[in-house]
Amino acid sequence: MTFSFEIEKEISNGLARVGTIKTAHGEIKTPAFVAVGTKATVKGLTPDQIKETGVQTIICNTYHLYLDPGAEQIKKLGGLHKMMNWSGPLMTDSGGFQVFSLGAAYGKGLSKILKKSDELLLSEQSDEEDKPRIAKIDPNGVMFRAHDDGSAHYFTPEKSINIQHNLGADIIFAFDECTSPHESLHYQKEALDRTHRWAKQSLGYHKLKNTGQALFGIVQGGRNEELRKESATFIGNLDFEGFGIGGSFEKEDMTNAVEWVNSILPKEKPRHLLGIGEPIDLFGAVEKGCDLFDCVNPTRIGRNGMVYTKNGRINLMNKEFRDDSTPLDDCKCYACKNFSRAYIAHLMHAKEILGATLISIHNIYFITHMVMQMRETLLSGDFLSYKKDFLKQYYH
RNA sequence: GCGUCGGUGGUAGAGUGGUCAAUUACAAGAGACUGUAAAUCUCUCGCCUUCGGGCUACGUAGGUUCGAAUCCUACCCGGCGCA
Repeated sequence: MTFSFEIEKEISNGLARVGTIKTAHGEIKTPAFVAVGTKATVKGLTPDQIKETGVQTIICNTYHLYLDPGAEQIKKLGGLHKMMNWSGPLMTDSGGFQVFSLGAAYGKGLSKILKKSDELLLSEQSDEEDKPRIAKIDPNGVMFRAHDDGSAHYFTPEKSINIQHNLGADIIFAFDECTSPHESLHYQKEALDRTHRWAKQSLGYHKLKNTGQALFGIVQGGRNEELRKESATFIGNLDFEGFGIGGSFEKEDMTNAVEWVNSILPKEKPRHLLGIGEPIDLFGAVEKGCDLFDCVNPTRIGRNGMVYTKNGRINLMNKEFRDDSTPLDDCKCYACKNFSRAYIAHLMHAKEILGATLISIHNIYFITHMVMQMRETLLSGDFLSYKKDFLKQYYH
């Protein structure tokens, strides 16, 4: 087995830790931010550009790559690493998130993050249930109708793992159901049992094949403390190489949810908080013992003109930046070193793709280095003051 | 000069007697985005407003009509054709 996780330092009065994951394609110094490369590309960036941001590893998506160009095709092309020319560690997500995004969330503008202020709306809207889902769940798997051509596809845990074997990432995930924060407790329980059963199936099938990849199980349980703990206990007892923490959260309560889970999960294995990436969430999650994170935000909001800065996000599309000759922020990324806000704002208004690329480079650099700095300060003992200073300036 | 077609909000371009402050697109202004259905989506976009409405507007000036961006007349401007 080429996979290992070594903890370099644990914070004695908390859950946080610093470590190193070793894979056949190199190391990941944790805590680390993982760039999202859904369709075998971090949108807008070449592998060299990605590397230059400090990113150590990329997570691709099983559902999307299965649809196009197909897992067999990728295998034929030498696997994900070779095809996309990424020599570092790679991960693949199982398609479990698409159960949510193409299922309960489809066409509803739903986020897996629920803010307290949204909960009032929830009761009013709850009856406009069941519109056009294009992912349908049954006890054995999920039927997806492809979002592009409408073709029908059926995923089971075994199928997801099989696809991930063909894709060939270093770290792969069990097939799970990411539930909507709007589901009832009754439904959350039912979904959790399903995810647990699927976790065992994923693991069983994976063990048979001996591919050398590391399989991570995924903890679910939504916003409910009992379910989160139950899930951490169940998944934590299975023989996974590491864990994902998935599902929906209450924004204001996310750090607690992470703490419930990480207090139970075996600490000698790495924990990946799936799909989380805002600064305040990352500080909380690192503090409560998460090692890995991924999030579409640096690239998605970047393509839409939103820029992370030490003083908070700015919308570069706004008028005020059209003649701002300062850099996006004061970091050492390629965009900040070479271009002004005004120029990049011009590119964005002109719909020139370089604008999206430059902001994506900056945003990934920003988040990646913020997490790196968390690692440094965990080692030096300055984490809490770094957290305090950073958040104070960011959310000023 | 004659004939002809046309002049609509930042732009393009609908509308051809009431339901028109005027479809739509773009531009503009703002907001959203957390395991990517996303270079996407939402809102605003004449002026004023106690958000009920009020006022000024479809080249200009008159006119017909209960009512005109829409019909008539003159003028101004532009395209095209003929001299």
